[in-house]
Amino acid sequence: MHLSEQEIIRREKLQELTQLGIDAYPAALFPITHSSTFIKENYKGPENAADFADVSIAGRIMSVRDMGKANFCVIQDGAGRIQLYIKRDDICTGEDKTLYDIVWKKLLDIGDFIGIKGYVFTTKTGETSIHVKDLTLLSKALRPLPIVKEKDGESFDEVTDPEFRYRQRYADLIVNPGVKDTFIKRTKMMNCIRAYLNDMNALEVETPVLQSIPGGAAARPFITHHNALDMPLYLRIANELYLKRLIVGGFDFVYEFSRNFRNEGMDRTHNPEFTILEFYVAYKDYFWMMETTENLLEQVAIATNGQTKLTVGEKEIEFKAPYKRISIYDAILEHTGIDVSNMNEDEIRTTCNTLHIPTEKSMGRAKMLDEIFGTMCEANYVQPTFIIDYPIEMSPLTKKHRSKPGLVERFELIVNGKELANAYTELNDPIDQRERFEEQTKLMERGDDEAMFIDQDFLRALEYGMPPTSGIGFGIDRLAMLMTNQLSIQDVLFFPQMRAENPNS
RNA sequence: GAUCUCGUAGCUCAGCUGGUAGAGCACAUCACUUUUAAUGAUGGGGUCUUGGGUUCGAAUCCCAACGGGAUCACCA
Repeated sequence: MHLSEQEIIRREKLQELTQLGIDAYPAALFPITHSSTFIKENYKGPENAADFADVSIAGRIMSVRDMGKANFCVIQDGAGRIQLYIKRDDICTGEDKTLYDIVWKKLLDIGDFIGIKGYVFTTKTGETSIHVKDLTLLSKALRPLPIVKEKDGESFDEVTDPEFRYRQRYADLIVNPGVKDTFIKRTKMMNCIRAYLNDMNALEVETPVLQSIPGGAAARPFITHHNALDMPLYLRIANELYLKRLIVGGFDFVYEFSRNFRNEGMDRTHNPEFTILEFYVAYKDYFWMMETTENLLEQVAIATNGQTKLTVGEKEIEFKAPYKRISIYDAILEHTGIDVSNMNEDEIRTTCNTLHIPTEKSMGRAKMLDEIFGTMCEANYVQPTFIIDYPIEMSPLTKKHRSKPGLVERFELIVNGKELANAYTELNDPIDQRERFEEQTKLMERGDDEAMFIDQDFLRALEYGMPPTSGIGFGIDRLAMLMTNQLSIQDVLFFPQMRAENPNS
């Protein structure tokens, strides 16, 4: 193991601490009375100084300004940062100045955790600080932390290298405080959604991640193997079919934050594992779901950002309900000037050629329409927009439209040019469902490697009868990107997938 | 998977048309008892991602591998 000069020095300091009888990794708890942020927000000077005359806090040393027999340092705890004033003769009241001269000045470093006791005061320059009376080492850092300096809100030498930040997220979180805020917002968002659904008497459930038939979506799965059962298993690509089984079983409103796994390409909006919120509600249809969706999103925007109008990249996005609704045919008409609603497969193939959209023989009518929408229309919908009423072939789990032949009752919610949610009036006719699965099998035989497998157990469940139901899947990572104004999915996942680290680096 | 681009100290970055590697912060030693990108002085620290090639000589030019990013394909 190759150590840098600084790492060697820190290990030597650790030995010296041990020789002084100081445990660099003590087991006992350290009693904490306040957080850094609480002190800074509540200390008012002489008028309430008595309340802060004896505080005890702990955190990581982030910077040190040494003045000789006194110095200032900044520590960071879970809430934020606060400045400490450490004076030699205050932490070493007797003749022995070892604690200050040796332990504090020589043996402690930026990155170490310390616990301190002292009183709060305001410095000459007006910064709320803690005058330290007692100091304890709580944990020694052996690896030097990247140093980010700051003045007037401007950062210097900020660690921006994405590889460093994603591989060593722990270090990224320490030195880039904004990163923590992003993830706190993500959790607030999840909490808001849970509260919203729970208020509607929804039940949060858990369904299998290991599935023998990967259903509910069109995607390439990860395959694994169970040794004792000696059978292949797939990591789930969606939980839809399991939640519907629960609706059959008599739950009227279930939801799950489903970690899904898809063995496909990665880019700034795709990670191999990602989270989708799905919920299913009995006796509802997709109109009800559109209203619920726009109301939920409005609440989420307020819970995470305090307002419904958000800045995402260069754009302003207004999440206040209601949202525009437009059929996929009208969307295509609007952006291409071509009415495809009555075209057959050959005519649509010709249209694709006209629009310079490549097609393959395996692509059916619906797939080509999806391509036209994806390339010509989708990116234009920046404000939340429901695209509704899709052709039946591309929606094998969706109920036929109540009045428009050839279509299904389905919507996708597009925000900032990306699909954020996908919802239907669910297909609950078991005979129709069996036929749709058989259509998928034909597509598979034709070469479509994303077509769905027939799930006989799911059909058996439907045959017991499923109430009319509406369901939705929400891209939680993408929603987090919108709510936190991040352009890459890697910035809303703590540990995004990376290649194995180069052993030479 | 394809194309483009990047990889130099713990961190942020210089390093020109090839001539034995530099700065700031960090680190070490010293000074300084209210500083805040603290300051002043001195010093140490590098397999220039890895492996080949061209050359008298490669961080620099060429090829390949590994890793990151961007674009595309696939998808949410």
